[in-house]
Amino acid sequence: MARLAAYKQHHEQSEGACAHAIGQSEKAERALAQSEAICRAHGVRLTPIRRKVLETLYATRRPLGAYDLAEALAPDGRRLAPVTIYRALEFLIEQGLAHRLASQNAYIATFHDDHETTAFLICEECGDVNEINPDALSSTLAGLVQAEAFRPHARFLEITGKCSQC
Amino acid sequence: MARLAAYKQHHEQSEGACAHAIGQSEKAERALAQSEAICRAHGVRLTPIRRKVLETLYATRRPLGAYDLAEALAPDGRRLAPVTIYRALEFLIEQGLAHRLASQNAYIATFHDDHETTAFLICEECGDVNEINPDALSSTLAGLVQAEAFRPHARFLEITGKCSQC
DNA sequence: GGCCGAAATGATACTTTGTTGCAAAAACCC
DNA sequence: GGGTTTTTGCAACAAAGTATCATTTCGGCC
Ligand SMILES: [Mn+2]
Ligand SMILES: [Mn+2]
Ligand SMILES: [Zn+2]
Ligand SMILES: [Zn+2]
Repeated sequence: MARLAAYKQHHEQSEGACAHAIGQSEKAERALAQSEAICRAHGVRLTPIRRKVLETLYATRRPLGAYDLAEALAPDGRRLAPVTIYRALEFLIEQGLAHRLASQNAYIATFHDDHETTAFLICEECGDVNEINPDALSSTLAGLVQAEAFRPHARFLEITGKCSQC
Repeated sequence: MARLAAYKQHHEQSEGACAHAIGQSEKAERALAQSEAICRAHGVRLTPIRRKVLETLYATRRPLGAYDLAEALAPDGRRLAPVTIYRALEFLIEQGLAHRLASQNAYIATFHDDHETTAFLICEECGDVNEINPDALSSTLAGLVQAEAFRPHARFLEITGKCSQC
């Protein structure tokens, strides 16, 4: 099953129009507004396609593959070509609005912004992803790369396992 | 260019039969001997295919894709099917003899064994990979996942950037 | 408003990476 | 040697990502 379909099914079964869904969608609204602001500040354009991809990532709150996104953005018919999705994702990642989860071949919206080191705890059971940005990890890592005279560019810190619920 | 071909070309040009190549191949010999011991201890078999894959990873000392390995293992003709390579890699990873670099879609031999937390510094310029197993990182990470009541399984800690040489 | 260069999107084909399912062979155990 | 488990072979397939070039849209400028 595609990731998005799997998520929708779970969500309908387990929650329906649950209370916290409203809180979540409000969160997503705020995040989107802030994303607009960030793009304005960076002098780049959050075009309709890019915005829709970001909206979908925020709404789902789970890692989605590029092809999942293509499907999600074309419920009627006429789906976007893969390259279009990849270009939007590249943009969002450059602007710090999304992350690539390399271990999952998937992408997820940024929920805590303005951190140089982000790690993800990925539940293998329920698919939930917990983005953490602890200062302790940042400083530990900074010390290590400095000791090796390594100049870091991108970081992929992903830990799979079971979350507290599972 | 395939990763293995690129590496070979670089290696021939920059070093030829250089002095430390002997030291490296001795290291690889020892690592292989130890791998045999580990498999015996685990009660699993380091079959010829698995051994050849591991040998190639040790000899190259760089991340190689599954298809690079298939090519490397069939210089004459008759290359192994992808699934055969993937099965060997799965085995080696299970036994802790190799790692998957998810951010590179590639695999690399384990050089420091018996560490629960391994991070890789991956140079985007020369392709060199530095495996580090610092206690500081292990304990920082252990604290974080414990705080989230997360039970970790696999860890993908990969940092791309420029190494001290580049 | 019309024009221009730059940025973004569309269309199409293609490459690379990884998987499924089942059959044959080899190793292990007794 | 016979039965079982493990490993490998084979073929087709699916998923993920990229290359190339044409077309459209946008932003600034006159
Ligand atoms: Mn919910
Ligand atoms: Mn050398
Ligand atoms: Zn879970
Ligand atoms: Zn380098």
